[in-house]
Amino acid sequence: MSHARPSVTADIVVVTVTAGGLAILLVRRGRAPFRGTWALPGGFVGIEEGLEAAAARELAEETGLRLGGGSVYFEQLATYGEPGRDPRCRVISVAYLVLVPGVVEACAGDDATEARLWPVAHLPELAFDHARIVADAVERVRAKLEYTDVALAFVGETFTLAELKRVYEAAWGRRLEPKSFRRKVEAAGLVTRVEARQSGVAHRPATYFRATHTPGNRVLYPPFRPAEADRRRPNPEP
Amino acid sequence: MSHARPSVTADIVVVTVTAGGLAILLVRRGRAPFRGTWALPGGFVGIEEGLEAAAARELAEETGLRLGGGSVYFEQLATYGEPGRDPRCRVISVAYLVLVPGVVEACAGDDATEARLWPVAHLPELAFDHARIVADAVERVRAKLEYTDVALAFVGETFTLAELKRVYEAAWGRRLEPKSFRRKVEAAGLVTRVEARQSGVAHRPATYFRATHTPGNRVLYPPFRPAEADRRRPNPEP
DNA sequence: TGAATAGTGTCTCTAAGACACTATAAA
DNA sequence: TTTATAGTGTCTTAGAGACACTATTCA
Repeated sequence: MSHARPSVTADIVVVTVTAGGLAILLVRRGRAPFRGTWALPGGFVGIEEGLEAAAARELAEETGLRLGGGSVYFEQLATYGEPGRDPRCRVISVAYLVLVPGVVEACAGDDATEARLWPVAHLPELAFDHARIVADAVERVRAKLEYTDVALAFVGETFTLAELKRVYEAAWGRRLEPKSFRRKVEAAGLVTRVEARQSGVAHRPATYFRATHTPGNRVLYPPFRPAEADRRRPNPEP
Repeated sequence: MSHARPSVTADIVVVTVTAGGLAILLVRRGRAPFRGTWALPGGFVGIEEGLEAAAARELAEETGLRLGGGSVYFEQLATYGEPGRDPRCRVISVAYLVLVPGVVEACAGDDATEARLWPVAHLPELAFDHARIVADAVERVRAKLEYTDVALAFVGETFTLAELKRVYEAAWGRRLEPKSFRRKVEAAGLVTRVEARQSGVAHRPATYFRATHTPGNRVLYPPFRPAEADRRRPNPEP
């Protein structure tokens, strides 16, 4: 096998939920090409290294984020391989989608001078075709919120139903009915009550729940469905 | 950039619907490794060749199937890159999913001594990790039938609603109610009546329809939902 | 007590399931 | 007329939307 071979990278789209909506973890590139431009964390896959392993390694190296413990939702997004997408040479990038709860603490590492969360509604200019990759990731997350229990990947180990509801509201940019939400979540068996209740709040304390199963792989029947009328305007603020 | 590079291939899972259920186009390998074993059509991506272009080229070379005309549904499935999945060297495969209507006429070409459809319920032993790739493809097709209009990719330009219904029935292995089916398909605006009607059949002739839009990219609200009770037994014959 | 958020009761509406019924062709 | 499949009428049921109502805490 003597043909020329492309380089292969693993890039990671870390998505979290903030009050204003979905947010993505980006790093500022420390070297050419696109030096100083914001980009997805990622880098070359070792010749004997698995794709997921490369993604986890690059993420840790560039942002300090570690995916150990199995509590983080992780899936392959897609592969981007148009000739010319990297000015240096032919590069094929396998992109991964990582969902993390709450605020992530990232610090810049190798090859990156800075790392921070950006709201998807106000992204900076991105290197390579990373804007396309981020758009695909956001679309995938919004879709998966509807027909899987992946929302649970965005909340902590225990949480209130209001917190879980805010995940959907932030991602979809529309309010949900509290009653319908509880009915749905409880009927689907997604959550289990825990003993502890909220305390120290100046209102009726909420019940805490935990996820009944590992989030993300369970398909909802029937799915969550924002009403048809509202689906046509994709992202109004709540 | 002096690091060692993996080889990259594009593999194609061509799926069609037969009376017995979903079927996959496989080729018998003409050379080592796995010579004589059935495998997905596919091959190495050229250093300046797009991934989709490589997939289309390899499919044509090995099976004679051409994807031109834009009438064939085509999407990226996933990328498989575990070290050791190819005994020769590190190979990363980008897999594509292609859906075609009715019976495909395939003939063996380069590197393949034979090409034919296999029902997914009775696949032969497959080379490499192709059994895993086929399983992922079948799961994706079954899922997409529920929440998109991709079923239209499996019927011809004009079709009866009974034909379209049989696509779902073959893929899911369960009967659908004709009344619910018509209601759903018509309300969703997926199909448009055409003038011609069936003729020469020994019963009331069916109305012909055509797809209102290009199949596959339209999301259904609400989705098709086989009743919850029946989803637990994944594949009983109708 | 008032403010604030948690959580419920209950009516309405949409769409799927079930299934008996009618329609239209050829043999 | 019989047989076969196309297609309809309509009752029932599940679950989402709406929204007024009650519950529980702190200040």
